[in-house]
Amino acid sequence: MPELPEVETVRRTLLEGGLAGRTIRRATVAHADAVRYPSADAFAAGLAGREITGVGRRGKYLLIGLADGMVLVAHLRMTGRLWLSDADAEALPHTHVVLDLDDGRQLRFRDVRRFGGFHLLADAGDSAAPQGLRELGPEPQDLTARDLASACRRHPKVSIKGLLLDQRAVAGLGNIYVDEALHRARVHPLSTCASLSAKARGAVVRAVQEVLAEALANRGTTFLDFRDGTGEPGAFQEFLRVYRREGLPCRTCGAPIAKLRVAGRGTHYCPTCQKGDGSPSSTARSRTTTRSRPARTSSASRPAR
DNA sequence: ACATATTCCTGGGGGC
DNA sequence: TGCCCCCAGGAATATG
Repeated sequence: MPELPEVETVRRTLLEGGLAGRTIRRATVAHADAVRYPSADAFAAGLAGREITGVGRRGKYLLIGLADGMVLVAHLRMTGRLWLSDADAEALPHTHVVLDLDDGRQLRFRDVRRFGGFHLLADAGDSAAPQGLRELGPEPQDLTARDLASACRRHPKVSIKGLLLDQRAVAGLGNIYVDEALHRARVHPLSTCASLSAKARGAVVRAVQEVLAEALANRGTTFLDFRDGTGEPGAFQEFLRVYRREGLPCRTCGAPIAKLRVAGRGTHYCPTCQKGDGSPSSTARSRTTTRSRPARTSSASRPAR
């Protein structure tokens, strides 16, 4: 599931692969649904002959800069992949868009579930930009405790998990990193925003920033689908503390990780570490057998099963 | 207006 | 072994 660290890894690997400076010779749309704006024909016509000037990112959106200020917006959603391929590489099924480049390579877009897709915009301010992009909240690295307090005041009854998943509150988080951040912050995913203390909000902001930085250092999380701009998987799945670990021991306290449904999403948490609703009494009481933590450089924790 | 549920889509896994 | 059903979830849309 490409979230911020995965999309940023794609961005970096596309740049490292030399995408910037290439000219698109031709765009082929095999499945018109993948082009959300404009029509598939106008999309192909608009890209043909145009130079790629850079690759940026906002939240989970990739922003491929083009000559004359045009922007190719890509969203990978669940299963989308965007990568640089040799033109003679095997054509994988579910490849919906192929851009032929002037160096003989191709930028390919593949998406089994077809949730992902492209918008081709005349410029960064084009009102045809996807609504989600126009309404995006701050980047997590810019998120402040003040921002989170303000969002919590606006949505007092929403669960903290629901708020963190809302791209208008903070950009780039998805199901994996919300669960991971709340475990690190020792906050129960069902806690309402109004119930969180200032201390808990601060812990959430720090945990979000920490987990995203570590995931990025590990080139993202791959279960099945995620691949970077060169086709390589990430490694952060080795370091997840709760996501998809139902029944396995908590890496902090040993209690079995539990799963429930919050904000419509499968939600993993430690019932022992995350009793807290953020109030000082509950965070104090949830302190347990905190063993010596693994040395935590920014790039690795400890791979464990 | 706000909060939650449904929808889209397909492959994989569980149950029988 | 095979088939059916359900599950996974980001963001748009529908419903309460």
